[in-house]
Amino acid sequence: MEINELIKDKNIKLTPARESLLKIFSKSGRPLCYEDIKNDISMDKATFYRNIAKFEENDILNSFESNDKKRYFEIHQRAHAHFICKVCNSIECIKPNIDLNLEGYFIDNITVTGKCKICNT
Amino acid sequence: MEINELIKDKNIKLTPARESLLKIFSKSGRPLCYEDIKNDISMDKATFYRNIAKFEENDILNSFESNDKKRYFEIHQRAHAHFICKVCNSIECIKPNIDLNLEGYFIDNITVTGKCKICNT
DNA sequence: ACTTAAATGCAACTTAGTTGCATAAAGCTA
DNA sequence: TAGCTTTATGCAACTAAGTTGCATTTAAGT
Repeated sequence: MEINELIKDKNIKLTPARESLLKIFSKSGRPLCYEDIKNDISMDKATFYRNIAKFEENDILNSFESNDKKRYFEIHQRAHAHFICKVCNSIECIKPNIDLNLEGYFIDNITVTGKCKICNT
Repeated sequence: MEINELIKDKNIKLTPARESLLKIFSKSGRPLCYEDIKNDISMDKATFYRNIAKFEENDILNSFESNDKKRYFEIHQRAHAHFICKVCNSIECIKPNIDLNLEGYFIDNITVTGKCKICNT
């Protein structure tokens, strides 16, 4: 995904720090937490979280809490779910057919926890 | 639900502290975190979490991470999902029809985050 | 260039949950 | 019941992801 595409029409300055974050997230096929990318970025932890917050406010990223007490972020895309393994803490994207029966609610994330294929055997 | 029912055949001593926890959880219609019940119990925080861990090992309770960085616990029952509002952090139990298409996986919790009926208006 | 607003780095802080250790309670064997 | 072993508990110190205050830097608008 193009970086410019992501921030166009948004009230966000594209600083070098922010550009590096968007590049990393747009290239990644899976949600990432601070821990995952801290070695690939030069900005401070506080800057990371503040920029992430800005991205979230502008619906560029969305996030969810994993089972390991860490928050994971990914480029906001069409609704899909995540499977989180409680044993190895791996995260997979899944595309479930869901009839949630939740009229009046706004859904932005679905998380399924349990044991992944590998840990379940 | 009967307390004795919950721990029978389990390798768990029913101490007064544990009994008070099981009573609270079995009476509650919703998942609870430490914060929710700390005023209703006399045991130390460490004891709470150690007992909870024991209950989880024995499939008496299960737990999930909410959006507010707190872990919520409830009596282990037949699979159902939770809706967590990212605005007011309320938690509701829901019974979705889900076709997750996850053969080989073991599912123990489904969490849906978003905006609840009230916060979405 | 000058003024104003936004972005960053650093250090200190917050807080849910964990761990070490000493004490207390319960279980087991004789 | 006494003596030994295991398990449970309380207290205090610790852990770690994420947040906040503040001073400094960078960028934007006129």
